[in-house]
This record gives sequence, structure tokens and C-alpha cells, in this order.
Amino acid sequence: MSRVPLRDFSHSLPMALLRAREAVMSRFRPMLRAHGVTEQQWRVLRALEDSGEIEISRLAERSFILMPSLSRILQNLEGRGLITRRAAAADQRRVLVAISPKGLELVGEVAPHSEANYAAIAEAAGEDNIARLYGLLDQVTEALEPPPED
Amino acid sequence: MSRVPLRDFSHSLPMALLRAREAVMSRFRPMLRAHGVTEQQWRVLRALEDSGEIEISRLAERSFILMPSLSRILQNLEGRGLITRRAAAADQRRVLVAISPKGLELVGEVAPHSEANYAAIAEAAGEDNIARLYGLLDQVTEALEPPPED
DNA sequence: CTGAATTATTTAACTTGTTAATCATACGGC
DNA sequence: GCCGTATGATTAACAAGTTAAATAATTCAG
Repeated sequence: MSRVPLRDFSHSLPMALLRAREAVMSRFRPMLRAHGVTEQQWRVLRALEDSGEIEISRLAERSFILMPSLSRILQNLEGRGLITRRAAAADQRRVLVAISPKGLELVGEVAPHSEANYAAIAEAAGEDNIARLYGLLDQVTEALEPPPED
Repeated sequence: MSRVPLRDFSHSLPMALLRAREAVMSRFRPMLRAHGVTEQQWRVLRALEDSGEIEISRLAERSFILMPSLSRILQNLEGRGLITRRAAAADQRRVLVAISPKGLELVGEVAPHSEANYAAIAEAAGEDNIARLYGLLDQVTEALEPPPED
């Protein structure tokens, strides 16, 4: 009687976003795995290639990875010689990260496969649908973040 | 020269989906945490309330959680008395899970807050935008899954 | 110039994601 | 009934997400 009628379980926005993301990522993960990088490691390398040497905090924003996770990922990538780190001259608290030649080489190997996947996805889902999806996602995301000043 | 011109880093579909999902979930997580459940534990409880007693494999499909993760989550929930498990009579390999009275009680406490959050999100982003987003997400997801027969 | 408050990053602890391996039960051919 | 195989679930091992706490360097009030 007094049971709150919860939204139909299959229609929750977080689940729909999760499913869509998984549908996309399932086409990338095997390829990335074959090249020895995880999805997040790939995001970091791509962001570094794009930005050049950058502070870790900024890298976290751009790659959308939380600082504690990023800290571990950078340890891994540095251990494999794919990135380099150095303290900022002006402020020793800040750490600057950059992609290494070896990292660039890896990106160069993976990039064509990545582009091919994007093309296949765009064809399967329809260019126009993808474009509209981007637009709606941006719109909704901007409307929701930041969360209300609780 | 021969560098493959990678897609603008900020415009990747996985990232856009991740951002949107995070924008939504950041409004739920604090509330769920206040009630002592994670996002995934909440998904499982909701799915169980919705389905009644169900096989673990089916639960995994419905809650969109992989079996190894679900296995651990169910251990946790069973340890807290929020769910019950029993072997299926016909096939001893199959395990049937159900939400317990205590679990139902918890869902009853959290549900109103959850609904309030959904309402706030719908207002912030616009009901029509949310509806269109659902539609596009379903469309794109269906077009992409299952992944190509590799 | 010293010490409290701030800021950037890392660690810690726990949970979940991901892939592979294991374990137990069920099924099918013989 | 016995054996190989398939299926459902769990465990293992490593990476990442999440929140809180710790560490280290900087800034600023006094």
C-alpha cells in the first residue's frame, strides 16, 4: 500500500548511460588490451599527447580520472617508460608529466586501430545519431554539473 | 608528418558518456552513502525488489554487473542480512537470490530520496531532454551491441 | 621570521571492473 | 553407470573508483 512506486528498474538514467558506454567500450577494450594498455592508461596517454607537459591536477580534469587513480596509473606508466615526471621549478609541490618518445610510439601504433573503431561505431550507430547524442550529453551534463550546493 | 590526426581528445564518446554518468551519479552517491550502500549494492537491491527471487546470472544481466563483481556484492549483502540465497531444487548449480525483509526496509527508506533526486535531475536538465536522451541512448546501444562477430 | 592555514600529491582502505582460472554440478554418448 | 564436456558460480589477480587521511611544499598573518 504505502510502497513508494519506484521508477521502472530498467529505465534509470545511470543504467542507460552505463549500458551505452559499455556498448562502445566493448569495441575498444580488446584492441587496447592487445597493445598492453587499459582504457584509463590510454586516456592518459592521449591526453598527454594532446596537451604536452602538464600538471597532474590538470591532467586529472582532462582525462576525467580522480587524483588517487591517476596517481597509481602514472606510477605504472612511468615504470614502463611511457611518461616522464618532474617537479615544477617554481613550486615544488606541483608535478609536471609528459609523454615520452616510447609513449608516443605506442600511441602511434594504437591510434589507427582506435580511429578504425570510431569509424565502425559511427557507421553502425549512424553519424547523425552520434552527433545528436553528443549534443544531448553535453547539454544534460552542463545542466547537472556542478551538483547543487548542498 | 605521418602522425595520425587523432580525434580531438575532449570529443570522445566514451568520455562524454562517462561525464554525463558522473554528473548524474554525483547527485546520488552522497545519499546512498548516508544509507550505507554503494551504487552497485543499490542497483542489486532495486533489481531484486523488482524481480523477486531470481537466478544470479539473470540478476547480473538486469543489474548490469559482471558475475565476479556480483558474487562479491552478494556476499556483502548476505552478510548484512539484506538478501537470502538458496540452491535451486532442480539444478544444484543454480543459486536463487531474494531480497530479505531487512533489505526491503532499507529500500523503503532510500527510495523517497532516490525519487527526489530523479525529480531534481529532470527539472535541472529538462524532462524533454532526458526523454530524448533515453531514446538516443537506447538506439545507439542497440545498434552497437552485440559487438561485431570477431 | 616563525608557525598556522593552504595547496598539490600521494597513501590507505575498501569496493568494483576485468580477464582468466577453478570448482561443482549437470548432461550426453557409449 | 562411466567419462568427457558443458554450464553456473566462485575465486584469483591486477587495475581502477571512491572517500578519507597523510605527506610535503608553499603562503601568509603576526
